[in-house]
Amino acid sequence: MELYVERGFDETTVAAIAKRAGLTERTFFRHYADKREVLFAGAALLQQLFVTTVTDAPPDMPPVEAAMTGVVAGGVLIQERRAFACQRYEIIAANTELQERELIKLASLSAALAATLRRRGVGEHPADLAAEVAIAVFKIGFERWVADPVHLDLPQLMRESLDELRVVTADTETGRPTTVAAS
Amino acid sequence: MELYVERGFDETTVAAIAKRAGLTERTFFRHYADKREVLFAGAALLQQLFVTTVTDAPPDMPPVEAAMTGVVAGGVLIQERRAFACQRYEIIAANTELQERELIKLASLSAALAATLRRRGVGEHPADLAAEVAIAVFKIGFERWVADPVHLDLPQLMRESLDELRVVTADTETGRPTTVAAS
DNA sequence: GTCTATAGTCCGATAGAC
DNA sequence: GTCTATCGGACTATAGAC
Repeated sequence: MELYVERGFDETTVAAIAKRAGLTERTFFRHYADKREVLFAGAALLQQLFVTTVTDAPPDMPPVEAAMTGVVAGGVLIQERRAFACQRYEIIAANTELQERELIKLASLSAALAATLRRRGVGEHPADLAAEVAIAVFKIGFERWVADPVHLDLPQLMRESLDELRVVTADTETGRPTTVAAS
Repeated sequence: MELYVERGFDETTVAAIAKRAGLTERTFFRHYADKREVLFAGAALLQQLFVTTVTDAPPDMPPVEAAMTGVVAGGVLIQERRAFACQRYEIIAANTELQERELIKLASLSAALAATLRRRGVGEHPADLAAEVAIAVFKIGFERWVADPVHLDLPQLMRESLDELRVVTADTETGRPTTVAAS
């Protein structure tokens, strides 16, 4: 990360990374599948946190709420490492390849979330949709948190984003709220 | 695409593509930034369709509805090319790098959708959220359409997915529907 | 740890379209 | 005369095979 900040991602060769770490190029690739992966080493931990948190949520909690407990727990974790999270975000924001990797990691988190919901007895389609909504809220909440100079509360920003999403989504042509009557 | 189907994406070299097209490697890279981009040449057209459709939607239509007109129009276009769409989907599904590119194209579509909504007078946050919801529905609807052997109607699957998303999202702990009272 | 294939860039040159 | 498409070759870094 030091080198990525100093010179930028593209201008940093794996040889340079290996040299600074006191290793050989080959050893780098033994630890990380590719040059981008270094920045996503924490993703597995985050996914684990999502899964255990959602698994432990009250059994009668509705899908989206349950999924939210997971991403909010993730928000707490990230908030504790604000400096790291922001620096990492800036590196990624400056490079398209890194954004691609970030997006597929989020998709992977979404899939893990959906699988966890299904294990709670949620149907396949609602599970997919709830996971998708939760990840969207996670992403948008995070972006607002990073962008805001007045260090706001990340978990709270995520919950607010969900509330706003509910309003926008429920807002149909006639203006009436969505009913929950359908199965 | 012929070569990607025949040998798979990884096993296809740019040299082989260029040879079959009767060109040189160098010329290939002049048309496409990288090897993956060949499969995403239609993305610009789709984005254009999204934008014009949403722009032309009735001015008083709520954000999510307006965004939906765009993705539904996209669905109609894709449905007309089912054979191509399915073949392309299979190639992408078999390769992680291609999935990464697919995801960033979807993110780009989402951003274009949000920008179009903002031009309609929608606030920044609702625009982002509505675009995110619409793209999620686009993606999930498409996945269901491809997976289903009984050729269903893609635009209809997208609308159904939105309906389901509304139900799942509105389904709070107490079971009461979301109100639209909040600003 | 060594060796190698291949993606992708940079330089420059050429030739047809309008 | 400018614009755009082609090509050639040399070059570097990533990443995989062994």
